[in-house]
Amino acid sequence: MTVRTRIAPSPTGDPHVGTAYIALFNLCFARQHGGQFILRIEDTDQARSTPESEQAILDSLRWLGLDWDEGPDKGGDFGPYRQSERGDIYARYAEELIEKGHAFRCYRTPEELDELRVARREAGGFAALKPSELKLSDEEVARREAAGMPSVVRMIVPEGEGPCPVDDMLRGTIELDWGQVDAQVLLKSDGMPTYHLANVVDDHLMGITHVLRGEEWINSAPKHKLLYQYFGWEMPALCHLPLLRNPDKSKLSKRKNPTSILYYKKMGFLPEALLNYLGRMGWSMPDESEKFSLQQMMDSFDVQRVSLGGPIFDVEKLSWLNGLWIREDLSTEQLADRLHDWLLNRDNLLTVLPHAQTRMNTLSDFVPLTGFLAAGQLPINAASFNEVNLDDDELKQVLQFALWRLEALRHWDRDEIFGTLKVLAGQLGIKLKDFLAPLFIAIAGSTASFSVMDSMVLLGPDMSRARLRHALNVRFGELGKKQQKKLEKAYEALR
RNA sequence: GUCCCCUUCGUCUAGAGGCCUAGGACACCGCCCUUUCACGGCGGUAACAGGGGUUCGACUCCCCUAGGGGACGCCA
Repeated sequence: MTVRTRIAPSPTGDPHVGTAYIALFNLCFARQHGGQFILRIEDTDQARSTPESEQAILDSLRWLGLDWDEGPDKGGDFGPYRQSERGDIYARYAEELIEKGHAFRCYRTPEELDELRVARREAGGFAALKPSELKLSDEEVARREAAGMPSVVRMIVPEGEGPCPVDDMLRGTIELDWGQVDAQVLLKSDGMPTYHLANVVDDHLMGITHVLRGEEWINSAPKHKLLYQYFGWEMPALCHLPLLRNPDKSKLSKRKNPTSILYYKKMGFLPEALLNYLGRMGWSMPDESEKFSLQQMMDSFDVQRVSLGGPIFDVEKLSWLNGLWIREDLSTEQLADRLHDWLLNRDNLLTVLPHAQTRMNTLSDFVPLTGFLAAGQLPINAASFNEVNLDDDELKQVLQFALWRLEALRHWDRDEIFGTLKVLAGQLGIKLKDFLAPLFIAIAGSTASFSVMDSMVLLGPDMSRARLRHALNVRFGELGKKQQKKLEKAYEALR
């Protein structure tokens, strides 16, 4: 048996806890059956997959204590996609499908596609675009080809409706309908494969027998099944795991919750505890124990014990569990070492000290000066913002709008953060100094601190956002729907 | 809108037809321990979404309804 986890780096490069969650279950499943666990990082979207974002994920998984048999740094082939000398394999497989009559070249423009989709939706029923609708006359194809217009390769799918059964290890047979399966793009106009093609080809080439992936993939299973049929390959067994949720039950997202593994590391969670907690999401030990190590989990893993309801990621329980690990599993000496590695390691000091040194008269100034960087959540309250030179409406806008702007930021660096905030201050017509004051308090707990931009870079995106959210909450409480709407409207009006 | 998945305390879960007066954990509340705060110990509040079947018997099986989530991209 060979099990794989396929990992796509996030656009911002932050390793997502959901990734570790899936990897954990794959690893345990493989071990339950004495199989291989392959880790594969691939993303055919060049914007996401950078050496840095890939490395960040690998480091995070290692930090958590997850290990793999084959993949990055293991000397193995961890994904045909990554083999540049084989970079054209997908084009070849796509070509094979065209020759067999299972795929076709499509010259439709994005505008045409939009129109077709709108028409489809208005017609009601299934929204999937079928090959017949996308096909152009031979003359038109020839014309567009001659004109050098971009094209993609799309797969041919059944035109009508009808049942398409898909087997799931936990859910039994799921009956999907061909009517909802569209003529999926397999090869993009830049020649890169989409997930669907890459996924099927890679899994086959690597001899994958079982795939445990997130529930969000259920609906594309028919496409994958069809591709396996077209190629004449055996399809791996599928298992769709429930999705981690925000407290409001939506799919875990950074807009509503910190999702970066780095954040939890910065918050001072132990890797054992975080992994343990992830293992409790949708799964339980046969004896129902709460605290267990990765080894224990692997030893008693049984995929049938996965429960299907989407679990809410509850930081409070994670905290309790982390405390349990600190109290019960570490000697004082070990705790000292952990703390030292976490806070006082040389790298950390060297990044923080440049900002502190000019402001220090004695060594003892260090902790008060930089304590906010190490603190998880700041002990601020509504009164902390009293000396700010803004009225409540402005204050609310500054905090909320800054949070929204920062959420949209692609690269978390000083210049981008500063640029974004400066533009926002200008749009709001607030002097930069007054604008920044509440951010200082939210981020550092006081206006007397070093640059907020530097602080935010040091804290990282998730921690910075969490602090802004905390500030809003502490000052204004939970905003009602009406207030939220009003704010959103004002925010929209800015541009 | 269409399709799919899901549904046990606020949250994570146990439960594979009688063991269920539904168990454990977090959170919350109370008591004890304690110079304080934690930790720890003891106790408490709190759930089978609703309605129909099947069955001698349903939290467990089937159907319907409702609710939640996901998917409908040249993103994964």
